Amino acid sequence: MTYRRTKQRQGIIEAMERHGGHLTADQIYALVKAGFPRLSLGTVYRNLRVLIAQGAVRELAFGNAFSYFEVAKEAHYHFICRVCGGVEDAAVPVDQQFTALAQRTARGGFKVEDHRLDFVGVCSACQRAGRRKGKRAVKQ
Amino acid sequence: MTYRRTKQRQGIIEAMERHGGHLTADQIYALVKAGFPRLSLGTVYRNLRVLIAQGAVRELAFGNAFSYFEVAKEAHYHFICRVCGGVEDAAVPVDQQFTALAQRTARGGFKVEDHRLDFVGVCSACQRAGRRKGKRAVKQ
DNA sequence: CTCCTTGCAAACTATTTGCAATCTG
DNA sequence: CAGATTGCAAATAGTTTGCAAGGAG
Repeated sequence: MTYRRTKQRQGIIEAMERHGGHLTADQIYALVKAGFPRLSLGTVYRNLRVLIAQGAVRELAFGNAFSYFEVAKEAHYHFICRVCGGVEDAAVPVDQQFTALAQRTARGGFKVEDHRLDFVGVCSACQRAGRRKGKRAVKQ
Repeated sequence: MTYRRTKQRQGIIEAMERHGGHLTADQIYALVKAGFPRLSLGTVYRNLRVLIAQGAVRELAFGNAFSYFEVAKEAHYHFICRVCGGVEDAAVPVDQQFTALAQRTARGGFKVEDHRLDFVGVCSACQRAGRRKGKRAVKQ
């Protein structure tokens, strides 16, 4: 399967790079649709899968019903707000030793390839907004 | 809201404790339905939410479309198979210092309460089964 | 008696997919 | 041209929810 360069796919990466940070599929859809009014959400999802397969994009799936997508750059960890489901990059340095350590302690032949460290808490906006804990995070 | 003790709710925790490990909602449904033929899946989900609110159960949601549920015991990390979506407990010791470290480096007033460390790779069964990578993990 | 809980079925939501038409290399 | 890609709409799949009936305290 040889991937082709289409304007939709191009528009999707550009929008993601221009915006930076973490975006949901339909935030990306909204951004790119500005330039391609006929764009469909299905196309966004299909392209995200392609871009992930190429290693250009990473999917961030936490407890919520939806995923965030980010342009793949250096490895890093994330803060996740358990109230609104929002994501922020963490400044905690990535320690690849973890992957090796886990491999050493792995039983039953599990092959460890990578690790993922998430910090769970409450973002400042949700702290200000008061304690609405327990609510299921929803895409906004 | 005062929670009541119903046989369904009782049956759900008992099934989870008896089985141990990580279970999907409809694995739990199947287990408990053996004793309560009229049980509905909706009741399982509602009770899982209650049990989570009580702190008796933890939800494990990774990249997949579904969640695993486990009885809440000591904190621990997980191995996640990126092929089948399966979960195993990791023997890597939990380091609560991480939460504190993240809090120190947090910008913008994020309140860090906890952390979660997942090791991603391929379980031995999927290694044996050959490379079916790229397939979206599916509940079995 | 109050109101939490259940079963059932319908509703939701994010994501995927079938298909015919349309581009790309 | 072959076949990758698109728009559109319908289909999935896990989970949630409305409602009337039943059960716990």
